[in-house]
Formats: sequence, structure tokens, C-alpha cells
Amino acid sequence: MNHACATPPEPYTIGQLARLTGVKAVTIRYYEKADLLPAATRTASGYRLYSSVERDRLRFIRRCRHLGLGLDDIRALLRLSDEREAPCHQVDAIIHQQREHVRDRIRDLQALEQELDRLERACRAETIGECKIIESLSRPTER
Amino acid sequence: MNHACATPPEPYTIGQLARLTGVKAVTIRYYEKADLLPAATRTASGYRLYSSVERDRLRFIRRCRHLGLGLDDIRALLRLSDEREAPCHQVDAIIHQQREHVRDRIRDLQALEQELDRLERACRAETIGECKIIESLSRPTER
DNA sequence: ATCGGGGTTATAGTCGCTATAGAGTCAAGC
DNA sequence: GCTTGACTCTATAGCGACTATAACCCCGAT
Repeated sequence: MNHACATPPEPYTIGQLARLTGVKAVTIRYYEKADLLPAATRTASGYRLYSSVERDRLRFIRRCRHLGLGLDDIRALLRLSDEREAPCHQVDAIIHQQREHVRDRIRDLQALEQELDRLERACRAETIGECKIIESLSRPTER
Repeated sequence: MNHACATPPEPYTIGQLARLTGVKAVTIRYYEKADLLPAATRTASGYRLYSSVERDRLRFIRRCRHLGLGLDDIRALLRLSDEREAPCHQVDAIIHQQREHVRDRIRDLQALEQELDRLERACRAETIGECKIIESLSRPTER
């Protein structure tokens, strides 16, 4: 029982870490250069080596990215997450702001969808000369 | 009556065209380099000059951008819009595809919004050490 | 003559990667 | 020991649709 089932032992190479976290090796290196991950320790020949600490940090980053957060926000969250005693309103603020951002974007896209709907239904023509879509896009001024 | 009310006479300088269309001068030059606009005619001293033809073309581009279309699609639409006799199903296809694209994006963002909602409501703590948001983002694995 | 507000070019930066080139490393099989 | 193939390293360029900057030129009004 409890055989480790394809999870490699620490330390991890970059490729193993990539497989463990679902973040590509190139992206991991990119995160290092972008100061989201600390400079990795290296083998004598220069290969990066990682421990479960970096693995967890990377998973944290990946979850934040999945929420649509930018790297700046993620850097802030990582920094904050180390200050266990600090008040967490800055954390709340980042998430709240992102929520508002997403909601705004949804509203914009819904308006867009309607407009595209209207446009798509408008065209019952055969040729471009009669096409209501092109006509609509070419309309003299309207605003 | 019928005084021209701040609409300058043709030909337009790039700045006048920018004001007429709501597209910044730098962007107009960018569109020229990107082959969305033909190379403008020039004054003796090298200033670009535009007519109502380019003004309308630029408005067309702006409307397409407002619909979220990429410059490649817009190039295609511009090319198509000159072929008055051609069938317009390619036009339809571009709009349709964009609609699907937008709908997919909305779905993604709505899922995101829910997740952010949950996260935001989860945090009733005072300090980061107790913060459910950070905790949730740091969770061991979950997938 | 000078000033402000235009215009011109070329180049680099934005964001979050992704792709490419060219080289070095490592374990396994022969 | 040698080769093979998978892996890793660095550095650089590209994506899309602009935006910003620098350094210069032009034009009309004072």
C-alpha cells in the first residue's frame, strides 16, 4: 500500500516540477526571471532543482492565474501570504477588484454578443453588395 | 444655416481625421503600416492627407474593433466589402465565429466570477494567517 | 525671431507567455 | 566507450494591438 505512484522524490528537476504543477518548464523559468519564484538551487552542471516549497508556491501561482490575476497581483499575494499576522484586507481588496474587473468584462461582452447577434440575424442576402452586415459596418455615421 | 459646425473641409490632416473618427493619430499610422489603410498621399513637406474615403474606411475599422474583431478579420472584411457581387457567406462566417468566441469567453468569465464570489465571501478573518482566501489558494492539491 | 501646437520617423515597451536556435548533460543500451 | 534520445541550459525574437519616448521638422500667430 501507499506506493508512491509516479510522484518523483524531491528534489525535482524543472521537467518533473512542470508535470507536478501543470506549468510548463519554459514558464517556470519565466516566473523565476519575473521574480515570482526565487532563483532555484542548481546541480554542479547547472540544472535547476526544486523542493516541495517551490512546488507549492508554483501551484499557488497557477491558481491565481486561473482566476485571471496578473503577475503583479500575484506577486503582492505571495508577499502578503508570508505575513501571517498582518490584516488581510489587502488580500480581500485584490480579489474584490478582480471580481469587479471580471463583472465589468462580462457586461461588455454581453453587450457585444447582442450586437453580434443582431448583425448575424440581419444578413439574409446572397451577395456582399446586399449584405446588411457590411452595410451596417459601413453606415455613414450614427454617432 | 447649415454652417459646417467644426467639421473641417477635406482633405484632412491626420489629427483632424483622428478627431473625426475617434482613432488616435498614432493608431492611424499604425493601421497604415499594418496595411489596413492605404499609404496616404502627402503634402510637399511630408504631412499625410486624407479624404472622406479613408475617413469612412477608418470608421469601418473602428466599428469592427468595437466588435472585438482582430486586425486579420478586419482586413478580410475590408477586402470582401469591395467585392459587391461575391456571395457574403464569408462575411457571415467571420461574424458568426466572433459571436461564438464571445459566447465562450462569457461562459469562462462567468465561471470565474462565481469562483471569485465564493473566495470573496469566504474571508471573514482578521489576519492573513487565518484568511480563507490565502488558505484556499495554498491548499495542498485538490486536483 | 520665437512660440505652441501640429506633424514626421524609428525604436522600445506593454503582458504573459511561446517559439526558436544552438549548446551542454544525463541515463540507458550496445 | 559510444551512441542515442530525452532532458536541460541560455539568449533572443515573436505574438496583438497598440502606447510611449526621443529627436526632429513644419506652420501660423505674435
